[in-house]
Amino acid sequence: MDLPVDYAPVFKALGDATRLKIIEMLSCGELCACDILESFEITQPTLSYHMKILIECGLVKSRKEGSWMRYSNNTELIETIKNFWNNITTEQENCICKKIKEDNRCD
Amino acid sequence: MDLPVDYAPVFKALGDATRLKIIEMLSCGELCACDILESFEITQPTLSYHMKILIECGLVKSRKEGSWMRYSNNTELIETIKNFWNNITTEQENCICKKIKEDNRCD
DNA sequence: TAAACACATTGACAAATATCTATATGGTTT
DNA sequence: AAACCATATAGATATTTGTCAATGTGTTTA
Repeated sequence: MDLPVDYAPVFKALGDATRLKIIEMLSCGELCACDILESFEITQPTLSYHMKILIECGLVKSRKEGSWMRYSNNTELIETIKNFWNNITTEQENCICKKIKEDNRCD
Repeated sequence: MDLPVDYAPVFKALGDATRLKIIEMLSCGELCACDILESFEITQPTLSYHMKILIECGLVKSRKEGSWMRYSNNTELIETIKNFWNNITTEQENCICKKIKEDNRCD
């Protein structure tokens, strides 16, 4: 019973090595920007840019605590993404391509 | 027992709406280029470009049959990707961020 | 063999992306 | 209030990306 999700921006966000590593780091729990920053050879504005992309696509949640930003993975979306991958490898009944195959010109 | 995979190019490939839809179409089975092409408002060279990216990152396999190209999803890589997502939501023992958290400056 | 077909490659180009420096904003500490 | 700290935003720029028209390559058919 997942809400409709636009997956392309999610995967696009993870198509960058820095952002992918951030998601992996956050899988262990909440981290603040300063600690994430220490793991990379990028400037603070660049990290801020990447965090914004991760938040906008829904993968990461943020909360402000004093002057620190705490980031964590959005586990609900991640569960939804798991379902996406289950559907990719499961034969579907109302598959788009079933219809295409009916009048397949290539046989 | 998955081989090491560079996931960033895989997710980057799926970060494009056209390529994402192609993977969804192929989840129902093998298709030829001409049938995929009919589902989009793009030219044949553009489709060829997208298929190349999907093949190079390992998501799609291709075989030549006469003058047709048959494309199908690489189910082995897709299984590996499922394992990736399982690891993302499972707390890890030897987590990178465990180490970071020990001397967390933000507390 | 010549024409037709399916797909790949090349070259060009506008748009998007990742990065930086400089600066702004907002909270904390002295 | 002033100085400081953590993070965000703005502006600039080199690189990458997605797309097309034109052309090349290999296969099938007339």
